[in-house]
Amino acid sequence: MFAEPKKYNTATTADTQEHEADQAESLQRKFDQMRKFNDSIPLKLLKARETTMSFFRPILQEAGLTEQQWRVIRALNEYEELESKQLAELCCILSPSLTGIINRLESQGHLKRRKSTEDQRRVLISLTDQAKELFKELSPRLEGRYGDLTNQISKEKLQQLNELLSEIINLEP
Amino acid sequence: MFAEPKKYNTATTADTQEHEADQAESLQRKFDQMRKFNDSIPLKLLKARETTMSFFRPILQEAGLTEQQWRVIRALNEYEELESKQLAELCCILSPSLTGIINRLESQGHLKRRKSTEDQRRVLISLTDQAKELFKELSPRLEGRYGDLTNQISKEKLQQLNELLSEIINLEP
DNA sequence: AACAAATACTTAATATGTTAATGAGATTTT
DNA sequence: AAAATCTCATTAACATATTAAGTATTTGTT
Repeated sequence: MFAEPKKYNTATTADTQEHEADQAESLQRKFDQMRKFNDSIPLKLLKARETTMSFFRPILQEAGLTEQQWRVIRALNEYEELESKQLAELCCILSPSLTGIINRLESQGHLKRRKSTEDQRRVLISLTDQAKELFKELSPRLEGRYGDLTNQISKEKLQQLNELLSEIINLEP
Repeated sequence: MFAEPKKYNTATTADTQEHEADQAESLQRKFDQMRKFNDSIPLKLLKARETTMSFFRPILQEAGLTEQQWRVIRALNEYEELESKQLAELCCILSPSLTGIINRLESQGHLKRRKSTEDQRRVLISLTDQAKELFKELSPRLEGRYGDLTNQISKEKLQQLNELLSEIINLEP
């Protein structure tokens, strides 16, 4: 990390007047109770994801693929053909982003799009043989790295983590 | 979610020839053992983060701030003055992105930048009074939402999650 | 002191994230 | 059936993510 900073802001400029000592003590107590910047679950989720992705980035970069592009290829390899909307939900990518990702993957010859015959609004997407080959090349290496990652954590903890994340994912604001 | 898709791709076009039944059985077994798309830790971390952020987005959007801008303000409120590099590491934002974020926050009057006197390369960043006021307005509402989030999970699970995430963050690829 | 190497930040180029608006096609309502 | 409504995908506009390259400043070497 980096050297610990020196000063704090207790954000209490509108406090009532007290004796200086009491005020300082009060502010100190308030500060200790305050949730610290690094105690944020969303931030820790972000950092944890960052660490995990660092295991795979080099391989994907070498293959000329982005994280998101690989996520799309991976999903299509499993589900054969998907609507754009399904793909977006599976991959956790918003529709406007997905449109661009699909365009680029299509122009690289990695996937095909066709319109649904029943509902002309829907777009059906599937991998080309070229992309299936690419998947077979990359998948073992990436699975190996996934193993390197998960082997550093006990099976129990890994399952705990999976369950806790599922619980969070299913919360509703 | 959405209706479960129908077909699967077992990605084994290069297999040796077998009796059809045996082959189908073999592929089925292989498929069952295969790690599924949704079993990915990085993806679940992404989705979990997405769920948690949905608690706060409306408030931030109403205030005209992005997630990243709020992260920067929050860090600066706690550490008073930080170098760009420290801010980047704390907030998990890469330097090139941070440059733009700082530019926009500065032009909105939310923060000040000055060059370090000892090391002219370093940029020191701090909040304006305006931003400190903004923080005091938003912070309670956001903390309230944070409470709504964490109250749906037991304290034990919450601590477990924090520990597991810390463990992951400290892994090295 | 002069030079190479390292550091902090910025710029550039491309891809994606995010919200709002649009357009085309299906559904519902009257 | 025509109008209003809804849905899916795309476009638009801006912010951020990512990698590479560039600039200025500092540090290390000789």
